[in-house]
Amino acid sequence: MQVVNLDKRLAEMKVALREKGVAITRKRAKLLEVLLASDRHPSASEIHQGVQATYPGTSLATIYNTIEILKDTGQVLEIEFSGSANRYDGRLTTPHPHLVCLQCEKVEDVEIAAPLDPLDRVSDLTGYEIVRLRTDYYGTCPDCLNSSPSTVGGKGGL
Amino acid sequence: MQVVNLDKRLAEMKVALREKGVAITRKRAKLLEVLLASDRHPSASEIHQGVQATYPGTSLATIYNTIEILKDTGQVLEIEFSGSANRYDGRLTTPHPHLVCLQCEKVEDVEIAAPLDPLDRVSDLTGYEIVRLRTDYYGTCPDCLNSSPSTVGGKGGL
DNA sequence: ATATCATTTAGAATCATTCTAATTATTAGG
DNA sequence: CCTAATAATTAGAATGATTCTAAATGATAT
Repeated sequence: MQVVNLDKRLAEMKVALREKGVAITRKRAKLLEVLLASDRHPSASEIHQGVQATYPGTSLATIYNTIEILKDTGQVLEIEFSGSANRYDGRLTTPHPHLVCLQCEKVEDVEIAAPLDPLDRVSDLTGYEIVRLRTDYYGTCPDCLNSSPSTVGGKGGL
Repeated sequence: MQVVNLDKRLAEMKVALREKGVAITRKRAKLLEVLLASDRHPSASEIHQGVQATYPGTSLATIYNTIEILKDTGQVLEIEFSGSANRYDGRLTTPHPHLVCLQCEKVEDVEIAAPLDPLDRVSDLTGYEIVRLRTDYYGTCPDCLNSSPSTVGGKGGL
C-alpha cells in the first residue's frame, strides 16, 4: 500500500485551500480530517456522517461544496460510480488503480504494474490530449468470498 | 480498431437471447440493430431515439429492460459514468480500454497495450476474485482540440 | 376461444448530485 | 466596538439517469 504521511497531507491540503483563497472553517477542517482518516475511499455521505459526529446539523451541500473545491485544487481524487455514490481519495490524489468489491462496495488501492502505456504515448497514438487514466479491477474481495459462499448474484449497485 | 463482423454479431446476439428463452420482438431486433450500427457507444436514450425512428411510442423502459437482458447474457458491455448516461458497446463485449473525450463525450475504442497485469495475477496478489478490468483514458479529442481552442473548462458531466 | 405467460407501457419512485435563494458567519475598515 | 462587504452554510427544490410498479397488451399453445 502506498504509505502517506497523513499529517503532511493535511497540511498540504490546507495550504492548497488557503492559496485558493478559501477559508478553512471548522467544518472544512473536520471534513479534511474525516477524509484522510479513512482508507475506505469514503463517499460524500460517509464524510457527511463523519463531520456530523462533531458538527451536527452540517448540511450535505457543504460537503459537496467543499469536495468541489478540493477537486478544483487537485486535493482529492474522485472515483466515479454510476450505480452508487462516488468515492473520494484524499491520500493519494493522482489517478491510480483500484480494486472494487462488487459485493460489499469496498474500494482499495492495489499495488500493481504501472500504466500499460504512458499517457503521452496514448496521446501521440490517438491525437487526444489525455489528462488521466482510470484503472479499476472489479470482483469479490476475500472477506465476501468467505462470508457468503452462496450469495452469488449480488444485487448491489456497482 | 477492432474489426467486427456486424451481421455475425447480430446473429450471435439473437442466438444468445433465444437461448435465454426471451423472444426477439421487432422492437428488440431494432434495438440490436441500432446498438450495432453505431460505433459511438450509444447511451440508452440514443438507442431509444434510434428505435423510435422505426417504432414511435417505444418506451424507454423497454430499452432498459432489453439492455438488462443483454447484460445478463454478456451480449453488451456497459460503460458506466457517474455524471452522465451509461454507454453501451454491442460490438466488443469483453472489457477493453476506451478513450473518453471530456468535451464532447465521445467514447472510442483504443488499440493499445494489453492489460498491465492479467486478471488472474491480480487475483493471486490480492485474494480477490476479479471479474473485469476497466481501463479508460480521459482527455480531449482532436476534434475538440481544434474547434474550441479557448473553451478550457468544459462544464460537461464526464 | 381461452388461459397462460411474456412484453410493453406510462408514470411514479429512487438516489446521488447540483442548484437556488435565503440566512448566518467572518473579516476589514472606520 | 460597529458595519459593510464577502464568504460560508443551509434547507429544500430541481435534475437526470435509472429502476420499479402495476396495469395493459400481445403472443402462444392447447
